[in-house]
Amino acid sequence: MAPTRDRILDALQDVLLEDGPGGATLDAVAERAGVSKGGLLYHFRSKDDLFEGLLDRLDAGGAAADAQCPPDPDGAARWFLDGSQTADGPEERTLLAALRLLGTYPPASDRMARYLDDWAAGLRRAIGDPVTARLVQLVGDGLFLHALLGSGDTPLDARVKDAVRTLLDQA
Amino acid sequence: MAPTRDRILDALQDVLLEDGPGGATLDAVAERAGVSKGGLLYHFRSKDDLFEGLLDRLDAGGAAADAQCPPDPDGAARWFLDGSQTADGPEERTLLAALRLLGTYPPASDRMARYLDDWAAGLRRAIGDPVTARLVQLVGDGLFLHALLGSGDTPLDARVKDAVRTLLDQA
DNA sequence: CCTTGTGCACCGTCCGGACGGTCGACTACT
DNA sequence: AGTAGTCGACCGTCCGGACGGTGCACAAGG
Repeated sequence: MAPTRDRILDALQDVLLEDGPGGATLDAVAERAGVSKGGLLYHFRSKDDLFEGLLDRLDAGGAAADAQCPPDPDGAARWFLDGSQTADGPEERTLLAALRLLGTYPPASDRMARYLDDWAAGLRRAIGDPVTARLVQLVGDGLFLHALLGSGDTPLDARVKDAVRTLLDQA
Repeated sequence: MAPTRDRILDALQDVLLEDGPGGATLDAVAERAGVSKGGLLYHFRSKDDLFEGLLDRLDAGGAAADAQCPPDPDGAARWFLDGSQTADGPEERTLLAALRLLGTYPPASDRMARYLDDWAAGLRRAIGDPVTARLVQLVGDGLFLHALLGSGDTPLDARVKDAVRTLLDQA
């Protein structure tokens, strides 16, 4: 079995994704993690401390993502654009959960902004022109926003991604 | 004095923006609006009903925004891209407040997605090629996401906007 | 002209329940 | 024996919502 601390963070993510920040009570998280409330509060001294733990996990994911970015422009763009929409895998799950903290836990905004910037670091490295790199990032972030609101991948978006990548050849 | 119902919705926005969804209690909203809790519940039968009222106000703003979109491609793009970042004015205030409902009040996701789509309707009308129109929309939504997280307008983003608009001439 | 009635807008209090957090006791490993 | 980890009962607080009541506007009837 995974360490208790990780199980609690997993449980927090689950609850955040299913019930939103309102449902993320200490009781709910503890029950989900198979731990009593006292046990939870042993690992995280307060609710804010628990949120901080989730944001720390996010930072780790951002750094790991950056390391995976292909070094060539086209590969980097493809990697970034596709990654902006997927909601599968443990890291994306952490991200989506952290998003739910935005209005609730004030420090979340800054941490999220830094996370988006970490993701785009590889893009800036692979693409010479900073304006083009930023454009690719913004398109990706736009896709991400739509994915956030629940709209899945559309055929039109696939064509947009192709269009963006042909743009890279001209730059 | 503005109608009580509107004053209550204004108060809800204020509280949502200042304290997040957690602070948006019936008591807090009522006090802010200069109304007793009973008075508030006379106009909105439940907390969910109150949230619904805010989302309705958002829809009205979306329809109004669409009507203001210039008919020519360059004007439309400029209008959309600049509008994605501003956080001033009563309509943007409503939008930012509604965003705070995302994880808290489940129906908010769908309503927000529809709102984004309403905004882009004018873009699709003004720009012939649907792929290009969608690209402009995604860049705008990306800018919007960053504005949401608190990062202001950067010089780099201004150059990206110029680049997007020169793209329109080629299409 | 006045009074009786009707309904809308609003008020203030109360209550059941849930929430965050504390505490002392228990267990298992070292 | 000591310590890290876990438990579950408990406390004070706050929230959403229900409820009974108040006052005003306005219209009908005498």
